Amino acid sequence: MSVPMSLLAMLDERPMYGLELRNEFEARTGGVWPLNVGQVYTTLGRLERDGLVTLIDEQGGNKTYRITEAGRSQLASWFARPDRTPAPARDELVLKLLMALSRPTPDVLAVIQAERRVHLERLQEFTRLKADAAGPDDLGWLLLLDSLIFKAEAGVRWLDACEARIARHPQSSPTAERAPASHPIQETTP
Amino acid sequence: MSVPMSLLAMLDERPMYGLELRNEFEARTGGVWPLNVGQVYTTLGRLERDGLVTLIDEQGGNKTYRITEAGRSQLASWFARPDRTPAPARDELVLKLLMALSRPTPDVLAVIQAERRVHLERLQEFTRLKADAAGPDDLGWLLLLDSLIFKAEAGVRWLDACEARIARHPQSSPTAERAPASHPIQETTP
DNA sequence: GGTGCCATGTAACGCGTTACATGATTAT
DNA sequence: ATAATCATGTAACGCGTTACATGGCACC
Repeated sequence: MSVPMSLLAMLDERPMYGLELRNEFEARTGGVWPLNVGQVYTTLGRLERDGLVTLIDEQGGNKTYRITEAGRSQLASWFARPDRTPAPARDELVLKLLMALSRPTPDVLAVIQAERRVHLERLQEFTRLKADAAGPDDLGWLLLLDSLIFKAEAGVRWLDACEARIARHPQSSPTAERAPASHPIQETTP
Repeated sequence: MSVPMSLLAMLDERPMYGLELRNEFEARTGGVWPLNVGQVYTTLGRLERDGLVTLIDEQGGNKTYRITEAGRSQLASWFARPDRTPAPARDELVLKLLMALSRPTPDVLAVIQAERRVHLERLQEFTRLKADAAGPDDLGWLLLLDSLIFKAEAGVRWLDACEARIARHPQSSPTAERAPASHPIQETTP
């Protein structure tokens, strides 16, 4: 959902064509989040099909699109409504650790160490990038770097917490004997 | 990639059938990450096609699967190799904020406020759940809650940082006179 | 006349979600 | 007998990625 709405947002500033949208997108994210052009075209196709965008073939060659009223409305609700998905997105690292928990003892700790190493490397890289970003001339780039740094930090702290918890845990192996695990969140059967 | 590997990990503990895998998965994640059964079947199909899993139709009815040697190898490399994708995953909230940056002034701040409200709500909910989780009888559940909490905290702190940066940014026209509103985060050291 | 870039696509696949369909077993 | 639950699937769609194909145009 991020890409379609981002395209819509950029088209709300001025009409653009496919490759232009791709370039703008990558420019705004400092190249951290590359976007395949192919996806831009298929996405534009869906947006046009849904009437959120309309083609204005000004000056041959470039197929320029303009946002529609319906598109502006969709965009507005994207900005207004925070992501209220019932559950936070599945996290591969967390799943890996949960799955490693029920295995012979050294596995979890090895996973933690390996992952922490990578997170620390990333943290260093992002911090360096932030230092290189001299003046506040590019606000978006700084915000993006902040986000990457905060996330990497949170990841490292979580891995540390995991290690600590596991260390002072009685014993970590028993899987099969677990109670059916009814936790307050549940409600998967509507 | 998370789901296939998680299924493989659970099958490495003992053979299971489709619905059993779904239930185990949801039990281990405390129901926070519901998993559609349909996806389990299609994923098992791909795993079997790729030779990572094999069907052992013990005792009719339930189609029980067992992991293969190739599967164990794949699984081992999943555990061993941290997620080294060149770029961290695209983040919808960050994109939304970057896109909001290039709009008439009140928009970005409104987005920040709305998103922070939701993050704080989640933070409270997770903290409550953690308090309710009495003894360390379910280590995985506690680790999962830690992760959710750390992430929510990081999100709130990032939103605060964004507000601060935007406030003291030159070309941020002063339509909205809101103080940076520092929101102290309760330290939930595990 | 190549070489390279701009610009637009298409195809195939994996993952994920929602919804619907079909039997079999169990409970009331 | 009916209803609920278990268990297995399928269909359609969106999003995302990788890879390949096609034309035009500029540069040397």
